[in-house]
Order: sequence, then C-alpha cells, then structure tokens
Amino acid sequence: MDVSCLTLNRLSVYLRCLRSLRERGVERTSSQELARNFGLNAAQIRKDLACFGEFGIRGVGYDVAQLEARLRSLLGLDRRHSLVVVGMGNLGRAVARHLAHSRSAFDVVGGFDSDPEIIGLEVGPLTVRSTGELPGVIAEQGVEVGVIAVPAEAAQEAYDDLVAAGIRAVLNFSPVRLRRHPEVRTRTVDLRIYLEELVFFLAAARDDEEAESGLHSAASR
Amino acid sequence: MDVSCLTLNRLSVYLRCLRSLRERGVERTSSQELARNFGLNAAQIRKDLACFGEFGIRGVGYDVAQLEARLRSLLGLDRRHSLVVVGMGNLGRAVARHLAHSRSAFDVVGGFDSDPEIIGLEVGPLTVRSTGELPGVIAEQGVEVGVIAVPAEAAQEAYDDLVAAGIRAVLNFSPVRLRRHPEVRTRTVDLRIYLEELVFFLAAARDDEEAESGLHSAASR
DNA sequence: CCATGTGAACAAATTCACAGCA
DNA sequence: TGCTGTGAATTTGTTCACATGG
Repeated sequence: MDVSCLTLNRLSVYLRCLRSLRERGVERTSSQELARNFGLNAAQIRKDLACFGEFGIRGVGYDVAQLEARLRSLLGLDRRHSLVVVGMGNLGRAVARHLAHSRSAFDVVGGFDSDPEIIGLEVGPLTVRSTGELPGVIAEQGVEVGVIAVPAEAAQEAYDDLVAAGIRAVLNFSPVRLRRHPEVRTRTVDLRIYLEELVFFLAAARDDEEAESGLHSAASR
Repeated sequence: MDVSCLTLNRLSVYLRCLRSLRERGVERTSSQELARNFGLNAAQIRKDLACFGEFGIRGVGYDVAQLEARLRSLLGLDRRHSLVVVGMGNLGRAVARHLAHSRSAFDVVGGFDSDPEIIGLEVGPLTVRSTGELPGVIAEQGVEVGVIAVPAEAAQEAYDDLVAAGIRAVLNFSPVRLRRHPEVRTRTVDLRIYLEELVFFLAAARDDEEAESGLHSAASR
C-alpha cells in the first residue's frame, strides 16, 4: 500500500503524543484516549496505523512504549541521519543549533555559506564552510539530507548543487518553487505562508463580526 | 463560499510567482503559462481564483501587476500586522530578525523570554523583554499575531498567556498539540515533522532499489 | 479564436458503523 | 464486553472538458 504525506505526518504527531504519555507514566492507551487527550480523531488514528500493520489488542488498546518504539522504527528514527545546512544566515543557524542540541535522529555534519562574512563563524560545534566544500563533504560523509536556508535568489542554485553532489532529500525553507529533480525527495516549507494564512482568517473573522453587528460590509463576499 | 487552507496557501504561492514574473518584466500571463513555469496545475489556479471573483479576461489571460495587487489585498497583505515572538531562543531570534529585515507586512513589536540570560538581549531593533510584560504590550499595541518558539514544556502556558492577553492568532513552532481556544486562529508548524517525512521516503526508496536489484528485503511491505 | 470560468467526473481523505477478536 | 481493524458512506479536493464571452 501507498502511504500519503498526511498520514505520515500524523504518525510523527502520534509519536510525540505517545512519548508524552510514556513520560507521564501511562503504560496503556487506546485510540479514543489519544483522540480525547490530543484533539485527534480515533478512527483516523486506527486507519493511519493500519497502513503499517496491526499494533493493538482488540478490546484492550495499545501498549504505549511498544507502539512508540514501532512508530519510531517505521519512521526510520532509530537510525541516525546526517544532514547539511546550506545558507547559515539567521534561519540556517537556528536550524543547525536546534538540531545540534535537541537530541534528535539528525546529525548536522556541516554548515555552508557563500558570504565571506559568515564563512568561518562558529555555530555550536560547527564552523561555517564555503559552499565550494559542499560536494566533498556530501560525497565523503554520504550525507542524506540537505536543508536550504539561503535567500530566494540563491535557492535554485543551492538545490542544483546539492543534487549534483548526490544528496538524497532536500528540505527547502526558501519561498521559491524549485525546478525539481525527480530522483531527490524535495519538500518546501515557506514560513511566511503560515503567517499569511493566519491574517487572512483574521480579516475574514472581522468581516463576520461586522456583519453580525448589522454594519454594512463591502469587504465580505 | 468557504475557502480551504489549501487554496489559501496556494494563493500565497501564486503571489510569489506573479511577483517573480513582474520583476522579470512580464506584464501579462495565463493560467497555462503560470502552470508551465512554476510546476502548477492550470485548472487549479483558475478554480482557486474563482473563490474570490473574476480576475482575468477570457481569451487573453491575466494582467500580472493587477492580479498580484488583488491577491495581496485579498490576503490582507496591503495592511500591516503587528506580531510578538514568545521564546527568543535560536528559532525565535531567527524569526524576529528575518521578519525585521525582510520587508513583509509584519511588524515585530516585541520579543519575550522567561530566561534571565536572554532578557535584555538586543535582537535586531528589539530588546528582549520579560514574559511578564507580554499582556501589557499586546493590549496597548493591539497585537494581532503571536509566534510561539519556546521549548515544548512551556508551549501550552505561552499559548494560554497569549490568548488571555487578547491575541487574535497564533503560529506555534513547538512540537506539542495545544489545547486550543476556539476563538483564536491557531496554526502549528513542527519543523522536525518535515525532516521525519523526508527520511521515511528515503528508507522507502532504498527498499525499492533492493527489491529491483533482486535482493531479498524483509523491510518492504 | 482562445483562455477564462465552471459544472460534472474523478480521486483522495475523512468519518461512520460494525464485524471480529481478545 | 470493549476496542481494534476495516469496508462502506461521506466529505473534501483535484482534474477534466466545454460553454462563454472578450
């Protein structure tokens, strides 16, 4: 069976929920309990899990620690993954530092920039290197994932460089639609889009209030 | 009509595409041209726009500058929006700096933290203040949006504080499922989820290769 | 003519509702 | 009995295909 990104992202959420339950000493749970505690849908939890097998006991529920371990393994988080960050401005540095001192499954093995002002900077345990060194590092260390945190103008080039160097997956924080290489798993996350979404719905809510209060509102459609 | 988040997020994408075309001197375009240039679907562009009115001329296409302006206005980006950041660690600082010196529609009017080590720090044009000052700033300046960039343990409290202070919308970067207040527009973006998604599909791709090369693979389902 | 705007067809995702098993 | 796992029903989102009109 083919598993969708939506299902997969929810598995990550379930993993966090299970971890939180385990830390609170809960040993057994059910789809209903998870749904109630974390604002999820019980049927959806079961459907999502069903993509990967059977994890529970009918009439009983799920073993928290066991299900957590199974999900972690499914998502590949019981193995370590090396990662480079291209573009060590504000966002790149934040990502590098964050991953370095939260112990996640990801090892940041390099941070790269083309700005001479930034090359040489110490960021946590890392020294920022020149973009020219990128291919060597990726090839030698077999780096799997590249994070793009360069300005919009430089994003396509950074992406092409990563691909040429043999990267397997790319997480792109720049706001450009990349011309993609289909053999490389690519995901774009444009943070401003989320802010834009929020303020749109604020405006929509404001229109509703005006309408309810009986005012004429030319803005509502 | 009710507009979905997916449609709305695509409008943000279209806006970036139009801006890019305009900067390249293109004055007129069509849904097909947009689709071809940016890897989109022409019918979907038209459907998305149709939620808000008619923007094109049949047989001709769209005026780039005009459509850009209309979308910007629709999304509320022709007005300014004030924003506070709660949690001025790596990520919070990066967001604050980023919004401060990309000229977007968002004004960062405050950065807050509870750590005495961080309070008082200069971040761009901002001085980090104590979380205690949060309610005053939100009320006095009528702040619309709060960004949560605190560690997981502190996220629910930061959220409740923002809501109590009268915030209208929240962008949550912490990996917790918040107990939400329904009157506040809330959006969670967990960056690690995207990394987890990428490595899952890498593992899946690796399984496929093994299968193709005729090796026995117990991992594939 | 030609690209928009749109109803209708299709596909995907979610939710329901219950059979089946501990 | 009670919760899982799952087909079937429903809702939501996408794509097609064409009538419409500048």
